[in-house]
Amino acid sequence: MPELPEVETVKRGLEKLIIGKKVTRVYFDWPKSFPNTSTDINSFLIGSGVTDVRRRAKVLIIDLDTSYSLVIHLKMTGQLVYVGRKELNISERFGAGHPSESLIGKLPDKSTHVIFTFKDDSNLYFNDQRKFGWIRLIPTIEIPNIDFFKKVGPEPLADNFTNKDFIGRFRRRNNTTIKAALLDQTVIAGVGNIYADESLWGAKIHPTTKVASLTDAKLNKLFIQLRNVLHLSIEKGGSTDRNYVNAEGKKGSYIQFAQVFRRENQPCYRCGLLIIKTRVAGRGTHLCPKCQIAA
DNA sequence: CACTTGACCTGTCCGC
DNA sequence: TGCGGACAGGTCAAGT
Repeated sequence: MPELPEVETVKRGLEKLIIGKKVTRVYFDWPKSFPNTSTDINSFLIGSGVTDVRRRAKVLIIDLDTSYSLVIHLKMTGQLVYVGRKELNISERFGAGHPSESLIGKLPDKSTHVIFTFKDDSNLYFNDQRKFGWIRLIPTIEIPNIDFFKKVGPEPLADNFTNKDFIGRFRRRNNTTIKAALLDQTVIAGVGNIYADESLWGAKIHPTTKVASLTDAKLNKLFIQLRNVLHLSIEKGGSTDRNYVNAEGKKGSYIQFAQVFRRENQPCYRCGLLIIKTRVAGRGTHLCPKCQIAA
């Protein structure tokens, strides 16, 4: 579920909430959610302090003071929600579900598969309905050697990432469709289905267009639109279609600003024609059939 | 090789 | 209300 803006939002929340906390207990009930359990994870993690929270592509990294890091992928339905002791007291006094948009007071629930408890009795919950997500404990120095990190493309929002870099990376995928190339994490990092559709609408490019048939000027337009969409979504706290919540259990509001995503049968904001939903690169794909001309 | 499809899971929604 | 099937924001492995 979460793409770059959602993971970035979680990262920004967590760095305010858990840096400096010491782990006192670890719970997990689904080995695939916490796959490297051959060593005694519990005893190894107990006493570790959180020193930093980082993001690369759609992956979160929680650095510990033991030279190890927790590497976390939320995949489709993963959530990382922190509940402080004070908030827990509030929910105990006022009942579960307070405040109403928050998961505080409702956790753990049946989708909770890992819980980190800190010294102050606060908890970090890893919830994952579909169980595609995972957490791994690995030496911090080994992170760049993970296959995914060796292959993943550059961060599209990095200051030193230019339109020339962007165009050059897409030219390596000239034979495929622009939507498949956007979703390919080895081309650029962090783009998923929502922001692929949104940026293609912004650049007036049909998702099935072959990369080779796009001019540099058109790719440049896509570069600008993609960065705009990602920035706007981060500002709005990401997109909550169904599952996504931030580190405080709250939803993101980008979906209200979406131009095409989940807007099938509603009028295009540019031309008024109805947005349609099709299938491209194996994914549900939203587009305006008039603005986004097939090449 | 480059590219596409199925698998990993559970929950929800839609049609009968 | 029940049941089957399609589908859901990601990524790999396996297939063409």
